[in-house]
Formats: sequence, structure tokens, C-alpha cells
Amino acid sequence: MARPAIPHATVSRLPLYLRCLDQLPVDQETVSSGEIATALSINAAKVRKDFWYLECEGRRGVGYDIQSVASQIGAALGLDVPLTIVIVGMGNLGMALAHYQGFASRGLILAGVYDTDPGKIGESVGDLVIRHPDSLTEDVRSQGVSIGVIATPAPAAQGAVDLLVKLGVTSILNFAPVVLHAPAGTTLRRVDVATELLILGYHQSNSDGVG
Amino acid sequence: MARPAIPHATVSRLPLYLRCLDQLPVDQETVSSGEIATALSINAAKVRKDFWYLECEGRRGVGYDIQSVASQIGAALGLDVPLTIVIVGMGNLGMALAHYQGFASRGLILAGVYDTDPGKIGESVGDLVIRHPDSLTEDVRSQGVSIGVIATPAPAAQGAVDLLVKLGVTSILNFAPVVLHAPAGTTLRRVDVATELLILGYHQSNSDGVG
DNA sequence: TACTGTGAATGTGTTCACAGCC
DNA sequence: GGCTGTGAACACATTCACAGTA
Repeated sequence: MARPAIPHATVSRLPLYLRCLDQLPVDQETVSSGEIATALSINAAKVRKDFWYLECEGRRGVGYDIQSVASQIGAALGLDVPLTIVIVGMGNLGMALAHYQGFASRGLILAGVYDTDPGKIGESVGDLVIRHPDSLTEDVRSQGVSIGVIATPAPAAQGAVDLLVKLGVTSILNFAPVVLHAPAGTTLRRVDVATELLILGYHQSNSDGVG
Repeated sequence: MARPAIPHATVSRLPLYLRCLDQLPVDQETVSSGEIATALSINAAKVRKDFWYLECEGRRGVGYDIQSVASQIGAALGLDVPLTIVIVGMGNLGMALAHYQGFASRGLILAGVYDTDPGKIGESVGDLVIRHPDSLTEDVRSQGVSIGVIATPAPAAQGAVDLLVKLGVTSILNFAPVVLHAPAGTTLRRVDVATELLILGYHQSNSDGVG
């Protein structure tokens, strides 16, 4: 009954469960561990144990209530308090990320986009206008930004991180091809984030290799 | 001496090591496990064991030869035989990915970009021209494509996967917000790919939660 | 019968700790 | 002293297997 903390491995699967639940027929009310397991090609006991950590109660012989599982997962991921993000660096990648539906569909609110290029400042991106990173100080304070996305060229990346961290942003999603360092006085945990790479094996499970 | 297969966990760290090595001063010839461990905020024994799996030979009291470690990692990732990728879906995200330096800097060759929208077909993207996915059949055969990137809207994603798989592509990198299914006759392994999410904790290590 | 809940067994990955070499 | 190489200990994650409930 006194449940342990939710393991990392479980947390990393939660977004996957969420997507999977989203795609069930709207009139379906319950779902079994087996159904989810099949859809994600994982083991059903793993699904049950994951849900157990989340304190989702299922009904034997029936399954789990979709609504309540979804809301438990949302709560565990902190999506019940919507997260606010900003994107620094409005090159091609930054632009694409700003337009990308993936953030919104995961409940993230894009609050600002920034670039140092005077030629870009003032340009509109959806509802937002590109501004100089100097504005971050004000924006982070007023909007309570929790995630900063780095889409700058490599040499500018570390500076952007330092600034964000100084302002109190605690999560950095880095797309620049550099290894970032934690500014002084902070510690750092590196996490691989769920972009999905599906490795297809033909009839027997392919041993390994990222290619 | 008879070394076991390289564990998944190790493989998932190899790109990180590679980036880390790239950023060392050009005149530096050797690197110690401790140096790398500090840069990546991981344990030094882990680095040594990872290098051990790769059969990298270090010198006690000195460290590892940077060149040879880099080439061993490259070989383990299959980057000595350059991988070829194609992108299906040339909306904002697809465009950005096509221009993104990250692929090239990891030794991936972008061989084709595809979209079904007649208004987009024929448009140039760098050296390439957007074509209809029908051309994939020919292209995959002639270029030996190993990775297909899905950047289509959600409803088109599964169809794109089915086509790629039918043509013999064995790795799919999915950016569409849907759960994909393995076509009949194939098995599927899901992998989280290294986009870096740095979670910064202030002096004490932040317990958890992806936000 | 169909499903959950969960201890126990197994498998994998990480870290320690120290001998051995430069 | 600084660093690698590596067994052994530990921690964590997955899977099995089955009792229990609707």
C-alpha cells in the first residue's frame, strides 16, 4: 500500500501511454493492460506494474478506466499544471519547433521565441513575435517559464543556457550539436527524451546497432 | 578477453561520447575516463566499462587515445559505413530537419525528401528537390536507404511507415504525434533517441518528473 | 473467462573497490 | 600519484506465474 517512488523507466513510458490512450475510439471507456501492451509492443505485466506505481485502480476481468488513467499520468508528468516553454534561436529548427504541434498536443504552452539577429527581431511566428534574448529576464519572471529550448547555432548554445539558468529555468531541451555544461552552483542530470526511433526487425529480433 | 555484446545502455551513450570528444582541444591527444565523466556528469567507471566493451585500449596513468576511441565508437555505431536517410513530409518540421546540421554532423547522408502535396513537389530544399513518395521505391533501391524520418501529419504517418518498411527500410524515426504499428510480418523495438533534456537541480538532485 | 495485482525470479546496468601499470 | 581494467556487490528493471476478483 505504501507505494515506492515512480521509477525512471516508468516515467519515460508515460508519454507513450498517453498517446496510446488518445488514439483509442472515443466511445471506449476501459482499456486492458494487454491492449496497451500490444499497441506498444511491450509486456503486459510491465503496463500493469507501471499503472500500479501511478496508483491507477483497475477492475479485474474488465480493465482500467481510460479517463482516470489519463489523468493520473497527466498528474505524474505535471501536465495538470501546464508547463510554459521558450525557444531561443529562430533558425530553421527553431521556426519548425515553434510551429510544431507536438508541444501543444502535450500540453506545453509556448510563451516566447528569441533570436539575436536584428533582421529576425520583430518577425511574427504564429501569435508571437521574435524578440531579443534580453527580454527573457522579464518574460521568465512574468510567465513562470519552466523549459528552455536551445535551437541556436552551437557556439551560442552555452551562453543561452547560462542565461536561462540564471533566470531560474530548470529544464533545458538542447538541439544544438554540443555538450552543454551545468553552470556553477548547479547540478545536472542528462535524460534522453522520447523522440521515437522504431527499429524494425524481420521475424527475428534484430540484435543491435542504432542504424 | 572474449567480450560480451555491447549493451544497449552503452550504445545509447556513444553519440554523447562522440560529441564530447569533438569538443576537446585539437592539440590534446589523450583523454581520461574522469575527464569525460565530468563533462557528461556521469560516473568514471561507467565510461571505462563502456570503452572496455568497445575494446578501446587505454594506457594506465595516461588515458585513452582520442583518435582511436572516436573511430571505435564510429565503427560501433556503424558510422564508418555512412547511413542514408530520407524525410517523408515536408511541412515546417520536415523542412527544418532537412536543414538541420545535426544529421550531417553525425555522418548521416540525406538522400531524399518527399511530400504528397502537388504545391510542394518540385520545390528545392538545399541540394534536393521535393518529390512524391512514389519515387521512394526507386530511390530506396538505388541509394540503400537505412533510416526513414516521418514528419508527416499524424493521419499520414502509418501509411508512410508501411511503405518504407515494404521497401526494406529498417529504422524509422517518428516525429508525428501518433503511436505507430509494426506492419505484418515485422517486429518492432522502441527506442528513445538522444535529444538531450538537461534537468538542472539546484544543489540537491531534483527527485523526478519530466517537467 | 478475462482481467488485475503482486511476490518472486531473473536479467541488466551501475558503482565500488582495488590490483596492476605508467 | 594518476589512471586503467575488471571482478564482485549492489541497485534497478523486466518478466513470470499465479492467486484473486468481477
